[in-house]
Amino acid sequence: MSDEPKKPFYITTAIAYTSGKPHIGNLYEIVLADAIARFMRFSGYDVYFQTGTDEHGQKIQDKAEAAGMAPQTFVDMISGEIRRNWDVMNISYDRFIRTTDPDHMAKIQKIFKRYYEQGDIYKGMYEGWYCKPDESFYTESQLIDGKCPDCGRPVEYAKEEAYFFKLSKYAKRLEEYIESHPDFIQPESRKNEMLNNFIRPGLKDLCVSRTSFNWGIPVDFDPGHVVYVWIDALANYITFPGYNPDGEDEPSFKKYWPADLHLVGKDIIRFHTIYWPIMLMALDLPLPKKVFGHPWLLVGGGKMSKSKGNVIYADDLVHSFGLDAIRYYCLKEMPFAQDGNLTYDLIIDRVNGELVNILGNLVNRTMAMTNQYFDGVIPAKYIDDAMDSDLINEASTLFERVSEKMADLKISDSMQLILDLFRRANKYVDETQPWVLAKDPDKRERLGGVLYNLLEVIRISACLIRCYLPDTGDKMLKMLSCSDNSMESCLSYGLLVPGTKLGESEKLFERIDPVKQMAAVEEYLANKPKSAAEAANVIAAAPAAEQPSDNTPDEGSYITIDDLGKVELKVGKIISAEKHPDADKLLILKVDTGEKIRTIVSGIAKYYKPEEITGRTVTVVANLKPAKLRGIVSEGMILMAEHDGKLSFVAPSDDIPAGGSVR
RNA sequence: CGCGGGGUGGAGCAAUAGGCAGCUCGUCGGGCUCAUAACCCGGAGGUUGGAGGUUCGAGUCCUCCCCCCGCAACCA
Repeated sequence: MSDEPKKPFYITTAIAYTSGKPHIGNLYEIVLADAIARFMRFSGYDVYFQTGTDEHGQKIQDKAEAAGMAPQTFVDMISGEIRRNWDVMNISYDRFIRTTDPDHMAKIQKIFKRYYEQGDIYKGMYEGWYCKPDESFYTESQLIDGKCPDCGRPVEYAKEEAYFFKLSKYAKRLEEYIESHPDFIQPESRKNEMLNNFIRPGLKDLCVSRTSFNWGIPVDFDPGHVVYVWIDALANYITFPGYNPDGEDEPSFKKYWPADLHLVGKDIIRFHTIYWPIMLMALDLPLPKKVFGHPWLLVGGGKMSKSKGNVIYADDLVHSFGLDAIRYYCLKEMPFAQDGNLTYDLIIDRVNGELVNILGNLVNRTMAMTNQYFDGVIPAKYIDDAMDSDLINEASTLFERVSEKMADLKISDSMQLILDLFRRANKYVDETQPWVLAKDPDKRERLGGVLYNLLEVIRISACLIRCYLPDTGDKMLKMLSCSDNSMESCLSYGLLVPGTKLGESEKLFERIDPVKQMAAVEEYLANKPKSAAEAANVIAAAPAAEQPSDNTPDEGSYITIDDLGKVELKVGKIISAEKHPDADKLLILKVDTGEKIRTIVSGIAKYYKPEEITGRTVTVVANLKPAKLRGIVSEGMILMAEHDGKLSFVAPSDDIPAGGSVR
């Protein structure tokens, strides 16, 4: 080994918002970062991997209140839960940070003040339509009939004092930086999006303080203001490694900054490639080398959401399928720039088809043959012909080929290379037919050589597999009685020492029976206790949900018979229907409800053509407050039943005339 | 003309700089028995969403059109 100091490599994930328990989509980013961090360490870099939680803001204040907790207690709980989830996934972060850390908060105040003093931040007015009872601002387009879209009460045009960051001042520099650093934004399509949609049209100044809530870092020179999310959250990347706003930076900061890679979801790439670089420019700091906006992990083809009820948690998956199976899935199934998909069926396919059949089976059969033919002792090297050199060549060049893919952040492709080697090795077994060689005493040397080659393939790939599936890689090395897991050992073929006794054989992955496993998953999910953090997710979802779900209602969610009486339902006949001229999803219906002909705008254009619903008998909510939808006033609502994207009218039979009441 | 992503054998995806359209799964047939009903070989299956154009040559470049998916506006 050389005495040169290792090259530093600083990698971050976005920090997780402490509003509830993270789902597998959130975890995917962390696993991705972990694999990169482990690979860079393996490749000889001095890696600093930072992740953590973002803990301020109105939403958290609201949720804490809804949960009946003090905000700090609430974020302590959620942050702990998030960290526990990271740990469940075996994440090798070097530091887990929290934005409620006093040291961080003090630095943010200083940074904020410096911006203000240099004239990058000025005090202005946040303007909009304000609904007093709701304490919320709305834009012109959000208003309904000029009233609050939430509660329907009148709004007033109001201004709130706020500080703004002058982005325009740095826009030109940023544009030049992005153009002269083609690797800065990845994937490249995002780069064009940022330039064309945001930077070139002109950046609007960014609101960086609020007075309407107080769960945040106070602006020390202006009581009543708290720092709004951007500066607080993004600056974690510099405050924690040791940036010092008013003095000498800590050595660790000098070593690691600028960051080599910010790994973030594609939804927040804008903040990391526009606001964050500008904030750094204003501090005279160098910009991060690369920002990668990764795709999303979807569930069943759609985005995970609480209202859809398709949220999947990482710890549940790990419980049902095993840690490395889930890590493998996250890393292997996700393409570089396209959203990936997760279903139980796909997980089972991957595990059985690749981890069990290809990887596990090769290890298993190699171990079994070595045990059977050589009493579990590593036989002597014996290289014979072209058959061998092909395999050996593929194994010896594995690191180099994987490394190329990793440099481009093509994680899935890099793992495919490892899997391909195992496919090649399985083929090698068939080509050489050790069981035939075993029958001929003259071929004993050759038999030993074949097994030696296979064991070497396992050893070399195990070193690399440790970066992605740490437990699995370790198990493989242990079976080989090999303790050297260095990159150097991965580069040279033939390091296993003949005569060494192998370790105990162990199945790396168990085959999953799809039917049995799915039954077990359902049973587990139905019976497991809900953690407090998951409960917070439910609380979080509640204000948005219009109806209690179909669970047995608890006391609080019952309505009284009087409440029901408030809803006036009537039978109506659709007299005419036409498409809304200015909307894709809406139909404009004229509905006879006995007392009058109503105009009802309904969002069913995707499901029904106007002509096919004319004349239908339907159920109408008659006393619903009229609302303007895309410019047309709708007087009421048609009841529909919905399942799996299919709609059906909730309708009385056609012999009930218009105007009939519904009870 | 809102922004963006995408249409490739049954399914999911590849195809660096235009150059024989590949891979995995599934399916059909064969082989093998060391192995977790696994592994190996072979076959069938595609006018690359459509129509034009550039070119010796187009999945790839240009023009127009159709369809799907996110986000946004509009799900009362």
